Amino acid sequence: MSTNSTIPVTETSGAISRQMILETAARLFRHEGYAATSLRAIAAACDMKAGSLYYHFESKDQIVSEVLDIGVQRVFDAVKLALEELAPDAPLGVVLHCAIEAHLRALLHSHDFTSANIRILGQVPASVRESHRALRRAYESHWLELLSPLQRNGQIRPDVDLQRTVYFLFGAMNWATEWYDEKRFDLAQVASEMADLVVLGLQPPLTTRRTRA
Amino acid sequence: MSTNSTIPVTETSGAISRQMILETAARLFRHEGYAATSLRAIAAACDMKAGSLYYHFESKDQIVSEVLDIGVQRVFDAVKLALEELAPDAPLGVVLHCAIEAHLRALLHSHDFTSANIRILGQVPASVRESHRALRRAYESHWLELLSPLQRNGQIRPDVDLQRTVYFLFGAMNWATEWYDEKRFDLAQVASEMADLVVLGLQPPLTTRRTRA
DNA sequence: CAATTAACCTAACAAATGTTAGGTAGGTAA
DNA sequence: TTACCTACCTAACATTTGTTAGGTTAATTG
Repeated sequence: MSTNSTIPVTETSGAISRQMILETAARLFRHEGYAATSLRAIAAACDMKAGSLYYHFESKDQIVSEVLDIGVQRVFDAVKLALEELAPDAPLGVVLHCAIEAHLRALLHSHDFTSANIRILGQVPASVRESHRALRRAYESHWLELLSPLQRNGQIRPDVDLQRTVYFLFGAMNWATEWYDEKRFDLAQVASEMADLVVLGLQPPLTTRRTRA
Repeated sequence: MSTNSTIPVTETSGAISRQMILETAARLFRHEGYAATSLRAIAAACDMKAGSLYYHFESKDQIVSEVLDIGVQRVFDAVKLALEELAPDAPLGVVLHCAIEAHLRALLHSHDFTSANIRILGQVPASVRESHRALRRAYESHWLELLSPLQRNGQIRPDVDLQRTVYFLFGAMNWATEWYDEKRFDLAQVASEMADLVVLGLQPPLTTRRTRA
């Protein structure tokens, strides 16, 4: 075991390398996809050779597995943090806008782990996907527990199925990786629009609608 | 060239094989992903050998390219067909419900091409993706042209950005490939809920809302 | 009949892949 | 010094991959 007489003030070089490998892998997975990213490519981007990766990881599966988990965890943490700064009785619109913006920001800005997660989720082996599901479920539950009191509160129509609503929201948010462009859009505004759509709907307020022609 | 003295009453055996290859490829792409589906696997599922595929196609890229196009085209046709049966002055809720259900049905039920499209879109080579973008753009435009008159009509709030709204909708619908299960859900009901969410929003109608605590 | 063609198969190619066994430079500890 | 351990490298392995060149069979055509 490690000697405990001296305190390691800095992280060991091994831990730094390990972290660099994960970050590099996430970046390549994000831009090239899972299968198109070889261990040799990851190693080369770290100024290493392919075989050396096996000093830090057991397999490619383990690398991609950790990358996936980190990706969800970052979004999870970002959303939790953003919601903590809210008043406990904040209204529906504010809560949703806050959560949506936090999710989108973590997903789209400067984090390869989060983008890679969405990108390669459908490409990884089934076993990896399986072991990753628990964390996704937990994140999903967090959103459910976020909306549930608001429905009991009367701020959400009682006939709305929250489970399905969360699925819809995840889809709308995660799909942004397909079209969002930092230069063309403003993230805060996109988040606002999405929250408005979900809270208010498309139809104009307080109008009598014709039910038929 | 072909002899034009006799009329081929039945499709040539080659065209049938070609179609079978495409359908088999779509099914495998859908369930295994793009890179994990080898030409040998496609050929074997057609009772053929890998080399024989090159009698019908130039490359794997061409196969996946056709599969992608067919996928979008099927959804496109299904939505167009469903909308044609609607009254020209149908209200927003009806129009959206109709289009959403058609899209979801084509996407989720019994069509490997459509599911495969969403599944492998992020996995194919950039060149294939590029040549596939035109068709996706056309489908996207069709939705825009569907909603645009409804906004001029006053049935959609004037401050809503339709381009973004279509992106949100596509995300919510296409993400269903990740969670929808024929045995657990009813497609018509899912479509209803999604349309209601987008049209009505989450908040209850005609209530005075507190803006702060 | 002979000739041709469509629709496959066989067998191999070069390249790339994840993975492993064994070696090695440099620092650390006794 | 010697011994040891961390963090790599080298070199190969067995597979798998997309792809191609050339052969084969059966049907069709003149």
